Amino acid sequence: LTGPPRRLRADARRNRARLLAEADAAFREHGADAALEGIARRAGVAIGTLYGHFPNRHALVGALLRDRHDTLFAGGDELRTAADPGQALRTWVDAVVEHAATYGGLADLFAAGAADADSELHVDCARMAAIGAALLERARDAGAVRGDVRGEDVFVLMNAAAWARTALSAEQAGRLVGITLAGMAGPAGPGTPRPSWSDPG
Amino acid sequence: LTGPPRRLRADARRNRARLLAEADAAFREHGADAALEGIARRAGVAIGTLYGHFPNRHALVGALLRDRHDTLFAGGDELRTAADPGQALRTWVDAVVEHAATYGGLADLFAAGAADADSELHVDCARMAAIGAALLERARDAGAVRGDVRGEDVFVLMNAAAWARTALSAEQAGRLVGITLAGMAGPAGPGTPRPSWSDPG
DNA sequence: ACCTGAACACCGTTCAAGT
DNA sequence: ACCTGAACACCGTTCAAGT
Repeated sequence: LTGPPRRLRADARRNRARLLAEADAAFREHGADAALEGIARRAGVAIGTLYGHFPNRHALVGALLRDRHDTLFAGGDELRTAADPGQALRTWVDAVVEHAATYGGLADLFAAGAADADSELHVDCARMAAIGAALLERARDAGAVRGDVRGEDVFVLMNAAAWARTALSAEQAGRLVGITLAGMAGPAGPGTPRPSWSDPG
Repeated sequence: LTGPPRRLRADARRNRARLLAEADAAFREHGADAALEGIARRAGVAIGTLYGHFPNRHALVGALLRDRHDTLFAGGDELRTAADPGQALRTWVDAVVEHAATYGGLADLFAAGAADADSELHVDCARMAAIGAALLERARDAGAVRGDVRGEDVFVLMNAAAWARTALSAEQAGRLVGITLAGMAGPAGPGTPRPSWSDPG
């Protein structure tokens, strides 16, 4: 459903492979918002050929991540039987953040993909969130996480840390993950009173 | 240094005000990456006039935020003498996140401004970080925060939560802040072993 | 001293015409 | 069945010419 058509003409098959290779290189160098025009040019095809294979950026990124996501999700499923549920959750979040660092700006695409059911990245985002929720539940049952922590909290943390990793630095993102997971384990912090001098909207 | 020139010709003064008003409206509606061309058009001036007043997007955003930042930072300074240092830190982080929600995409501009010393937003980012660091130190002295939490951690949290607020949702960003601040208060969480199936880079 | 708007470079996307 | 590339709309940025 999401992979390449079963049988392609020889030239189409070759063009598709070249486009993916050039897109991967461009996304690694310039982030996931690299110019599609340049990708097509470097792949030696016209821009229309790129659109013929991938109707939009999400589809192109999705095709590139498919294999990586397969192994990522397989690893996530294995973690569901790990000895230490708390550590398993930590390992999962770290792996997703590390994965998201493949291309700069992936956090924005994941956020968009999670919100838009028609996005080619939507199923990937849903799976990412589901694995996080499952590992969270297990950690909660083991007493390694507070009862009021929701599955969405893990998804938000993964995405926010992924954003921080490219926007700020890898080390800082890792510290955010560590501190936040510690917060999921311990007691709740201070409340949220509105300051008189803040004027949103 | 950063404000408008002392005396402007009458028409220039009027154009500047119109540009700021239209930019504010556009940034609120379409985010901080709204098209500058459309802003100039709606302000009734040529695009060159916009560039004459503001050499780039950072300068325009910076001029719009100047007043807000003055009150934001004044409030932050007041918090340094608040009764409950832990609550003061929480109030500060919430205020910054709420402030960053003024325009979508401000987190990216803040991250860029913090990294680039030549950015018109750099001093604002530095001040934001400094206040956070000061409030953190005070909270630490009061025993409300662990000793190994750094000032940068607060800055990363503010920015990451600001990103999550526009990219995902306000409530989810608020929960991230609450959980992470709880993590700064309690003991450290689980460590960070690399999974065998993750392959970054 | 300030404004105008054409000019240039760049990008996303579509689609009629080719092979 | 697939590819081409011109075409259109759009945007950021500069700068010579105006007032």
